[in-house]
Amino acid sequence: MFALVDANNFYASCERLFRPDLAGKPIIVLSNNDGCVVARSNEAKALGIDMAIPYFKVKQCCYQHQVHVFSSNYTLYGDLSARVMTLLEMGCPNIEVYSIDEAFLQVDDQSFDGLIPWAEKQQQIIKQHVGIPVSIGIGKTKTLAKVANHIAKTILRQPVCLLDQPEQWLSRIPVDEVWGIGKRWGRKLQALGIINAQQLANTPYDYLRKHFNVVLARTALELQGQSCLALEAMSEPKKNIVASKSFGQKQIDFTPIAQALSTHCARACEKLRTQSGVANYLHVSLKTNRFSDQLQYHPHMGIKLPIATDDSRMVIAYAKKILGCLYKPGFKYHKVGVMLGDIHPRVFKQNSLLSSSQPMSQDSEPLMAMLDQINRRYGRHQIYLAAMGMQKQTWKMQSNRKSPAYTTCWQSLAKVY
DNA sequence: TCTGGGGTCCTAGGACCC
DNA sequence: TCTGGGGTCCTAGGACCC
Repeated sequence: MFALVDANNFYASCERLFRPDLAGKPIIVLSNNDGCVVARSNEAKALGIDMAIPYFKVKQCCYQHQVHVFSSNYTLYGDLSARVMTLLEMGCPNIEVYSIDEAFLQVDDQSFDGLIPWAEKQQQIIKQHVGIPVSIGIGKTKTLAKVANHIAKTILRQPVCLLDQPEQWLSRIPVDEVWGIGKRWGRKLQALGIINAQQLANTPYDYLRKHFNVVLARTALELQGQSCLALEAMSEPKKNIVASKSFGQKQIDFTPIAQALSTHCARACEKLRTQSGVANYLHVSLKTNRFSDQLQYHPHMGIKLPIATDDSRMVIAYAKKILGCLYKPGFKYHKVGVMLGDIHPRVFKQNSLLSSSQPMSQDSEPLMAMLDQINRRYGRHQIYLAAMGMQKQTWKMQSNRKSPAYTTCWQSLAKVY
Protein backbone atom coordinates (compact mmCIF):
# COMPACT_ATOMS: atom_id res chain seq x y z
CA MET A 1 0.00 0.00 0.00
CA PHE A 2 1.07 3.56 -0.67
CA ALA A 3 0.26 6.62 1.37
CA LEU A 4 0.51 10.10 -0.09
CA VAL A 5 1.06 12.79 2.50
CA ASP A 6 0.37 16.27 1.16
CA ALA A 7 0.49 19.48 3.17
CA ASN A 8 -2.65 21.59 2.93
CA ASN A 9 -2.08 24.95 1.21
CA PHE A 10 1.55 24.48 2.19
CA TYR A 11 3.08 27.94 1.62
CA ALA A 12 0.04 29.68 3.07
CA SER A 13 0.16 27.37 6.10
CA CYS A 14 3.87 28.18 6.59
CA GLU A 15 3.14 31.91 6.61
CA ARG A 16 0.33 31.47 9.09
CA LEU A 17 2.45 29.38 11.42
CA PHE A 18 4.31 32.42 12.74
CA ARG A 19 1.34 34.75 12.42
CA PRO A 20 -1.35 33.29 14.67
CA ASP A 21 -3.21 36.58 14.25
CA LEU A 22 -3.96 35.41 10.68
CA ALA A 23 -5.95 32.35 11.77
CA GLY A 24 -9.19 32.23 9.81
CA LYS A 25 -8.09 35.09 7.54
CA PRO A 26 -7.45 34.84 3.81
CA ILE A 27 -3.79 34.47 2.80
CA ILE A 28 -2.11 34.16 -0.58
CA VAL A 29 1.52 33.59 -1.52
CA LEU A 30 3.01 34.92 -4.76
CA SER A 31 5.57 33.40 -7.12
CA ASN A 32 8.98 34.95 -7.67
CA ASN A 33 8.87 38.59 -8.69
CA ASP A 34 5.44 38.77 -7.04
CA GLY A 35 4.04 37.55 -10.36
CA CYS A 36 1.37 34.90 -9.85
CA VAL A 37 -0.64 33.38 -7.01
CA VAL A 38 0.96 30.03 -6.07
CA ALA A 39 -0.73 29.24 -2.75
CA ARG A 40 -4.04 30.16 -1.13
CA SER A 41 -5.53 29.55 2.26
CA ASN A 42 -9.06 28.07 2.27
CA GLU A 43 -10.46 31.53 2.97
CA ALA A 44 -8.69 32.91 -0.11
CA LYS A 45 -9.96 30.01 -2.24
CA ALA A 46 -13.47 30.80 -1.04
CA LEU A 47 -13.07 34.34 -2.40
CA GLY A 48 -12.62 32.81 -5.84
CA ILE A 49 -8.90 33.59 -6.20
CA ASP A 50 -7.65 31.04 -8.73
CA MET A 51 -4.38 29.13 -8.62
CA ALA A 52 -1.61 30.57 -10.84
CA ILE A 53 -3.56 33.70 -11.68
CA PRO A 54 -1.41 36.81 -12.22
CA TYR A 55 -1.46 38.90 -9.06
CA PHE A 56 -2.39 42.15 -10.81
CA LYS A 57 -5.68 40.55 -11.85
CA VAL A 58 -6.74 39.89 -8.25
CA LYS A 59 -5.02 42.83 -6.57
CA GLN A 60 -8.24 44.78 -6.30
CA CYS A 61 -10.12 41.81 -4.87
CA CYS A 62 -7.34 41.23 -2.33
CA TYR A 63 -7.46 44.86 -1.25
CA GLN A 64 -11.23 44.76 -0.90
CA HIS A 65 -11.33 41.60 1.21
CA GLN A 66 -8.17 42.37 3.20
CA VAL A 67 -6.33 39.33 1.90
CA HIS A 68 -2.84 39.01 3.42
CA VAL A 69 -0.37 38.82 0.55
CA PHE A 70 3.13 37.36 0.86
CA SER A 71 6.12 37.15 -1.48
CA SER A 72 7.47 33.60 -1.54
CA ASN A 73 9.96 32.77 1.20
CA TYR A 74 11.62 29.54 0.09
CA THR A 75 14.08 29.54 2.95
CA LEU A 76 11.17 29.24 5.36
CA TYR A 77 9.22 26.70 3.30
CA GLY A 78 12.30 24.55 2.72
CA ASP A 79 13.12 24.43 6.41
CA LEU A 80 9.57 23.57 7.47
CA SER A 81 9.35 20.97 4.71
CA ALA A 82 12.50 19.29 6.04
CA ARG A 83 10.96 19.13 9.52
CA VAL A 84 7.78 17.50 8.18
CA MET A 85 9.79 14.95 6.17
CA THR A 86 11.96 14.08 9.18
CA LEU A 87 8.87 13.29 11.26
CA LEU A 88 7.38 11.20 8.45
CA GLU A 89 10.56 9.22 8.13
CA MET A 90 10.37 8.39 11.81
CA GLY A 91 6.83 7.08 11.23
CA CYS A 92 7.76 5.10 8.11
CA PRO A 93 11.32 4.61 6.82
CA ASN A 94 10.13 3.77 3.27
CA ILE A 95 9.72 7.34 2.13
CA GLU A 96 10.01 9.13 -1.18
CA VAL A 97 10.09 12.91 -0.85
CA TYR A 98 8.17 13.78 -3.98
CA SER A 99 8.09 17.57 -3.74
CA ILE A 100 8.49 20.33 -1.19
CA ASP A 101 5.08 19.51 0.31
CA GLU A 102 4.44 15.88 -0.64
CA ALA A 103 5.83 12.47 0.22
CA PHE A 104 4.92 8.91 -0.71
CA LEU A 105 5.22 6.29 1.99
CA GLN A 106 5.15 2.56 1.29
CA VAL A 107 3.36 0.78 4.08
CA ASP A 108 2.96 -2.87 4.94
CA ASP A 109 -0.49 -4.11 3.92
CA GLN A 110 -0.41 -6.79 6.60
CA SER A 111 -1.47 -4.06 8.99
CA PHE A 112 -4.35 -3.05 6.71
CA ASP A 113 -6.77 -2.51 9.60
CA GLY A 114 -4.28 -0.39 11.40
CA LEU A 115 -3.63 1.93 8.47
CA ILE A 116 -6.20 4.58 9.30
CA PRO A 117 -5.17 4.95 12.96
CA TRP A 118 -1.52 4.98 11.88
CA ALA A 119 -2.17 7.73 9.33
CA GLU A 120 -4.20 9.77 11.79
CA LYS A 121 -1.35 9.52 14.25
CA GLN A 122 1.16 10.77 11.64
CA GLN A 123 -1.07 13.69 10.85
CA GLN A 124 -1.43 14.60 14.53
CA ILE A 125 2.31 14.32 15.21
CA ILE A 126 3.07 16.72 12.35
CA LYS A 127 0.38 19.10 13.51
CA GLN A 128 1.76 19.08 17.04
CA HIS A 129 5.50 19.16 16.34
CA VAL A 130 5.63 21.44 13.28
CA GLY A 131 2.16 22.96 13.15
CA ILE A 132 1.47 22.26 9.48
CA PRO A 133 -1.82 20.54 8.55
CA VAL A 134 -1.47 17.57 6.18
CA SER A 135 -3.85 15.22 4.39
CA ILE A 136 -3.06 11.55 3.85
CA GLY A 137 -4.48 9.38 1.08
CA ILE A 138 -3.91 5.62 1.04
CA GLY A 139 -4.34 3.22 -1.86
CA LYS A 140 -2.91 0.16 -3.59
CA THR A 141 -0.86 2.22 -6.05
CA LYS A 142 0.70 5.67 -6.09
CA THR A 143 -2.00 6.92 -8.45
CA LEU A 144 -4.75 5.58 -6.17
CA ALA A 145 -3.04 7.17 -3.16
CA LYS A 146 -3.17 10.46 -5.04
CA VAL A 147 -6.86 9.94 -5.74
CA ALA A 148 -7.44 9.12 -2.06
CA ASN A 149 -5.67 12.30 -1.04
CA HIS A 150 -7.86 14.29 -3.40
CA ILE A 151 -10.97 12.69 -1.89
CA ALA A 152 -9.76 13.43 1.65
CA LYS A 153 -9.21 17.10 0.83
CA THR A 154 -12.11 17.94 -1.42
CA ILE A 155 -14.92 15.45 -0.77
CA LEU A 156 -14.60 14.04 2.74
CA ARG A 157 -12.79 17.07 4.16
CA GLN A 158 -11.02 14.80 6.61
CA PRO A 159 -7.28 14.38 7.17
CA VAL A 160 -7.22 10.71 6.12
CA CYS A 161 -8.82 8.63 3.34
CA LEU A 162 -8.18 4.92 2.78
CA LEU A 163 -9.31 3.90 -0.69
CA ASP A 164 -10.07 0.23 -0.09
CA GLN A 165 -12.94 0.13 -2.62
CA PRO A 166 -11.76 2.43 -5.43
CA GLU A 167 -14.57 1.41 -7.80
CA GLN A 168 -17.03 3.16 -5.48
CA TRP A 169 -15.24 6.46 -5.95
CA LEU A 170 -13.51 6.56 -9.33
CA SER A 171 -16.64 7.37 -11.35
CA ARG A 172 -16.97 10.55 -9.27
CA ILE A 173 -13.47 11.75 -10.13
CA PRO A 174 -13.15 13.77 -13.35
CA VAL A 175 -10.47 12.29 -15.59
CA ASP A 176 -8.38 15.45 -15.58
CA GLU A 177 -8.09 15.29 -11.78
CA VAL A 178 -6.08 12.07 -12.10
CA TRP A 179 -2.35 12.36 -11.45
CA GLY A 180 -0.55 12.41 -14.82
CA ILE A 181 -3.49 13.77 -16.81
CA GLY A 182 -2.96 17.40 -17.70
CA LYS A 183 -5.06 19.90 -19.61
CA ARG A 184 -4.28 18.60 -23.10
CA TRP A 185 -4.81 14.92 -22.44
CA GLY A 186 -7.85 15.70 -20.33
CA ARG A 187 -9.46 17.38 -23.33
CA LYS A 188 -8.46 14.61 -25.69
CA LEU A 189 -9.76 11.90 -23.35
CA GLN A 190 -13.06 13.71 -22.93
CA ALA A 191 -13.40 13.98 -26.69
CA LEU A 192 -12.98 10.20 -26.84
CA GLY A 193 -15.78 9.80 -24.30
CA ILE A 194 -13.51 9.05 -21.34
CA ILE A 195 -14.89 11.47 -18.79
CA ASN A 196 -14.09 10.05 -15.36
CA ALA A 197 -11.36 8.02 -13.68
CA GLN A 198 -13.37 4.78 -13.74
CA GLN A 199 -13.77 5.02 -17.51
CA LEU A 200 -10.04 5.56 -17.87
CA ALA A 201 -9.36 2.52 -15.68
CA ASN A 202 -11.65 0.47 -17.97
CA THR A 203 -9.96 1.58 -21.20
CA PRO A 204 -7.81 -1.17 -22.76
CA TYR A 205 -4.04 -0.77 -22.49
CA ASP A 206 -3.44 -1.12 -26.23
CA TYR A 207 -5.97 1.56 -27.06
CA LEU A 208 -4.24 4.07 -24.76
CA ARG A 209 -0.83 2.97 -25.98
CA LYS A 210 -1.92 3.65 -29.55
CA HIS A 211 -3.71 6.97 -29.04
CA PHE A 212 -1.45 8.37 -26.31
CA ASN A 213 1.71 6.81 -24.90
CA VAL A 214 3.00 4.28 -22.43
CA VAL A 215 2.81 6.75 -19.55
CA LEU A 216 -0.96 7.17 -19.81
CA ALA A 217 -1.49 3.43 -20.39
CA ARG A 218 0.33 2.81 -17.09
CA THR A 219 -1.83 5.39 -15.31
CA ALA A 220 -4.89 3.35 -16.32
CA LEU A 221 -3.29 0.18 -14.92
CA GLU A 222 -2.50 2.00 -11.70
CA LEU A 223 -6.15 3.04 -11.41
CA GLN A 224 -7.08 -0.64 -11.75
CA GLY A 225 -4.86 -1.34 -8.76
CA GLN A 226 -1.87 -2.72 -10.66
CA SER A 227 1.21 -0.96 -9.38
CA CYS A 228 3.50 0.28 -12.18
CA LEU A 229 5.29 3.07 -10.33
CA ALA A 230 7.67 2.05 -7.58
CA LEU A 231 8.67 4.03 -4.54
CA GLU A 232 11.83 5.93 -5.42
CA ALA A 233 13.47 6.30 -2.07
CA MET A 234 16.87 7.41 -3.35
CA SER A 235 16.80 10.77 -5.04
CA GLU A 236 18.81 10.57 -8.25
CA PRO A 237 21.29 13.30 -9.11
CA LYS A 238 19.92 15.88 -11.53
CA LYS A 239 20.51 15.38 -15.24
CA ASN A 240 19.97 19.06 -15.96
CA ILE A 241 20.30 22.08 -13.73
CA VAL A 242 18.45 25.25 -14.64
CA ALA A 243 18.80 28.71 -13.14
CA SER A 244 16.72 31.49 -14.59
CA LYS A 245 14.68 34.40 -13.37
CA SER A 246 12.63 37.23 -14.75
CA PHE A 247 14.13 40.66 -14.21
CA GLY A 248 12.63 42.98 -11.62
CA GLN A 249 12.48 45.61 -14.37
CA LYS A 250 12.78 45.15 -18.11
CA GLN A 251 16.41 45.33 -19.30
CA ILE A 252 17.77 46.90 -22.45
CA ASP A 253 21.56 46.99 -22.00
CA PHE A 254 24.03 44.15 -22.25
CA THR A 255 25.88 44.73 -18.96
CA PRO A 256 23.07 44.20 -16.44
CA ILE A 257 21.84 41.18 -18.40
CA ALA A 258 25.34 39.73 -18.29
CA GLN A 259 25.43 40.32 -14.53
CA ALA A 260 22.11 38.54 -14.05
CA LEU A 261 23.30 35.67 -16.24
CA SER A 262 26.55 35.43 -14.24
CA THR A 263 24.54 35.27 -11.02
CA HIS A 264 22.41 32.45 -12.43
CA CYS A 265 25.55 30.60 -13.58
CA ALA A 266 27.04 30.86 -10.09
CA ARG A 267 23.87 29.43 -8.57
CA ALA A 268 23.66 26.61 -11.11
CA CYS A 269 27.31 25.69 -10.48
CA GLU A 270 26.75 25.74 -6.73
CA LYS A 271 23.89 23.27 -7.16
CA LEU A 272 26.07 21.19 -9.46
CA ARG A 273 28.86 21.05 -6.86
CA THR A 274 26.47 19.95 -4.11
CA GLN A 275 25.72 16.84 -6.16
CA SER A 276 29.45 16.40 -6.97
CA GLY A 277 28.75 16.64 -10.68
CA VAL A 278 30.43 18.23 -13.67
CA ALA A 279 28.60 19.55 -16.74
CA ASN A 280 29.57 19.02 -20.36
CA TYR A 281 26.83 21.13 -21.89
CA LEU A 282 25.88 24.77 -21.41
CA HIS A 283 22.73 26.41 -22.71
CA VAL A 284 21.79 30.09 -22.48
CA SER A 285 18.43 31.61 -23.32
CA LEU A 286 17.22 35.19 -23.48
CA LYS A 287 13.59 36.28 -23.70
CA THR A 288 11.40 39.28 -24.19
CA ASN A 289 8.04 39.35 -22.39
CA ARG A 290 5.72 36.94 -24.21
CA PHE A 291 2.65 38.73 -22.83
CA SER A 292 3.74 42.07 -24.23
CA ASP A 293 2.60 43.24 -27.66
CA GLN A 294 6.08 44.57 -28.34
CA LEU A 295 8.44 42.90 -30.80
CA GLN A 296 9.36 39.44 -29.55
CA TYR A 297 12.83 37.89 -29.54
CA HIS A 298 13.72 34.57 -27.95
CA PRO A 299 17.20 33.50 -28.93
CA HIS A 300 18.96 30.56 -27.30
CA MET A 301 22.12 28.60 -27.89
CA GLY A 302 23.82 25.58 -26.38
CA ILE A 303 27.45 24.51 -26.61
CA LYS A 304 29.45 21.49 -25.66
CA LEU A 305 32.04 22.65 -23.15
CA PRO A 306 35.65 21.90 -24.11
CA ILE A 307 36.07 20.17 -20.78
CA ALA A 308 33.56 19.07 -18.16
CA THR A 309 33.48 21.55 -15.30
CA ASP A 310 31.82 22.73 -12.10
CA ASP A 311 33.88 25.94 -11.97
CA SER A 312 31.67 29.03 -11.78
CA ARG A 313 34.36 31.16 -13.45
CA MET A 314 34.61 28.95 -16.50
CA VAL A 315 30.85 28.62 -16.88
CA ILE A 316 30.38 32.38 -16.55
CA ALA A 317 33.07 33.04 -19.14
CA TYR A 318 31.44 30.76 -21.74
CA ALA A 319 27.92 31.88 -20.88
CA LYS A 320 28.88 35.50 -21.47
CA LYS A 321 30.38 34.57 -24.83
CA ILE A 322 27.09 32.95 -25.80
CA LEU A 323 25.14 35.94 -24.53
CA GLY A 324 27.33 38.11 -26.78
CA CYS A 325 26.04 36.11 -29.77
CA LEU A 326 22.41 36.22 -28.64
CA TYR A 327 22.08 39.82 -27.49
CA LYS A 328 20.74 42.40 -29.92
CA PRO A 329 20.09 45.99 -28.87
CA GLY A 330 16.60 47.41 -29.28
CA PHE A 331 14.58 44.88 -27.32
CA LYS A 332 13.11 45.08 -23.84
CA TYR A 333 14.36 41.89 -22.25
CA HIS A 334 12.34 40.09 -19.61
CA LYS A 335 14.37 37.07 -18.59
CA VAL A 336 17.72 35.37 -18.97
CA GLY A 337 18.55 31.83 -17.97
CA VAL A 338 21.20 29.15 -18.04
CA MET A 339 21.05 25.37 -18.15
CA LEU A 340 23.84 22.96 -17.34
CA GLY A 341 23.42 19.59 -19.01
CA ASP A 342 25.15 16.32 -19.82
CA ILE A 343 26.02 16.06 -16.14
CA HIS A 344 28.28 13.31 -14.86
CA PRO A 345 29.78 12.50 -11.48
CA ARG A 346 33.00 14.45 -10.93
CA VAL A 347 34.93 11.24 -10.25
CA PHE A 348 34.39 10.25 -13.90
CA LYS A 349 35.55 13.60 -15.25
CA GLN A 350 37.17 13.16 -18.65
CA ASN A 351 40.19 15.32 -19.37
CA SER A 352 41.13 16.49 -22.82
CA LEU A 353 43.42 14.28 -24.87
CA LEU A 354 44.82 17.05 -27.04
CA SER A 355 44.82 20.21 -24.98
CA SER A 356 47.57 20.42 -22.42
CA SER A 357 46.52 23.87 -21.25
CA GLN A 358 43.56 23.52 -18.94
CA PRO A 359 43.14 26.94 -17.41
CA MET A 360 41.78 27.11 -13.86
CA SER A 361 42.14 23.37 -13.41
CA GLN A 362 44.81 23.56 -10.70
CA ASP A 363 43.18 25.86 -8.18
CA SER A 364 39.60 25.22 -9.21
CA GLU A 365 38.54 22.55 -6.78
CA PRO A 366 39.87 24.06 -3.55
CA LEU A 367 38.79 27.56 -4.56
CA MET A 368 35.21 26.57 -5.38
CA ALA A 369 35.02 24.46 -2.22
CA MET A 370 36.17 27.44 -0.15
CA LEU A 371 33.66 29.74 -1.87
CA ASP A 372 30.81 27.36 -1.02
CA GLN A 373 32.04 26.83 2.51
CA ILE A 374 32.23 30.55 3.30
CA ASN A 375 28.82 31.28 1.81
CA ARG A 376 27.23 28.36 3.62
CA ARG A 377 28.68 29.50 6.92
CA TYR A 378 28.29 33.28 6.69
CA GLY A 379 25.30 33.56 4.39
CA ARG A 380 24.64 33.70 0.68
CA HIS A 381 26.73 36.06 -1.44
CA GLN A 382 29.20 36.86 1.34
CA ILE A 383 31.79 36.44 -1.36
CA TYR A 384 30.96 36.37 -5.04
CA LEU A 385 32.41 36.87 -8.48
CA ALA A 386 32.78 40.43 -9.74
CA ALA A 387 30.99 39.45 -12.95
CA MET A 388 27.78 39.29 -10.93
CA GLY A 389 27.88 43.07 -10.52
CA MET A 390 28.46 45.33 -7.55
CA GLN A 391 26.26 48.34 -8.19
CA LYS A 392 22.58 48.71 -7.51
CA GLN A 393 20.98 46.03 -9.62
CA THR A 394 17.69 46.80 -11.34
CA TRP A 395 17.43 43.27 -12.71
CA LYS A 396 16.98 41.80 -9.24
CA MET A 397 13.55 40.40 -8.62
CA GLN A 398 10.76 42.16 -6.78
CA SER A 399 9.97 40.66 -3.42
CA ASN A 400 8.22 43.36 -1.47
CA ARG A 401 6.10 41.32 0.88
CA LYS A 402 8.48 38.71 2.18
CA SER A 403 8.12 37.39 5.71
CA PRO A 404 11.20 36.94 7.96
CA ALA A 405 13.29 33.76 7.88
CA TYR A 406 11.84 32.82 11.26
CA THR A 407 13.57 29.48 11.59
CA THR A 408 16.94 29.94 9.89
CA CYS A 409 18.26 33.35 10.95
CA TRP A 410 19.01 34.51 14.49
CA GLN A 411 18.07 38.11 13.71
CA SER A 412 14.66 36.97 12.46
CA LEU A 413 13.62 34.96 15.48
CA ALA A 414 10.08 35.79 16.56
CA LYS A 415 9.89 38.03 19.61
CA VAL A 416 7.23 37.38 22.23
CA TYR A 417 6.17 40.27 24.40
C1' DT B 1 12.26 -6.96 -63.13
C1' DC B 2 15.35 -6.25 -59.61
C1' DT B 3 17.58 -2.59 -54.31
C1' DG B 4 18.52 -6.03 -46.62
C1' DG B 5 18.21 -6.23 -41.83
C1' DG B 6 19.17 -4.67 -37.47
C1' DG B 7 20.81 -1.51 -34.60
C1' DT B 8 22.42 3.17 -31.73
C1' DC B 9 22.64 7.99 -30.77
C1' DC B 10 21.08 12.67 -30.96
C1' DT B 11 17.75 16.40 -31.07
C1' DA B 12 13.48 18.89 -30.96
C1' DG B 13 9.07 19.09 -29.51
C1' DG B 14 5.33 17.83 -26.67
C1' DA B 15 3.39 16.16 -22.70
C1' DC B 16 3.36 15.95 -17.75
C1' DC B 17 4.58 17.17 -12.52
C1' DC B 18 5.17 20.45 -8.28
C1' DT C 1 2.32 48.87 -15.26
C1' DC C 2 2.03 44.21 -13.43
C1' DT C 3 1.84 37.10 -16.04
C1' DG C 4 7.28 31.91 -11.92
C1' DG C 5 10.91 28.48 -11.77
C1' DG C 6 12.68 23.92 -12.17
C1' DG C 7 12.37 19.45 -13.50
C1' DT C 8 11.28 14.43 -16.01
C1' DC C 9 9.94 11.23 -19.63
C1' DC C 10 8.42 9.80 -24.30
C1' DT C 11 8.26 9.91 -29.34
C1' DA C 12 9.49 10.71 -34.03
C1' DG C 13 12.75 11.59 -37.32
C1' DG C 14 17.33 11.95 -39.03
C1' DA C 15 22.00 10.47 -39.22
C1' DC C 16 24.98 7.13 -38.63
C1' DC C 17 27.04 2.16 -37.90
C1' DC C 18 27.97 -2.90 -39.55
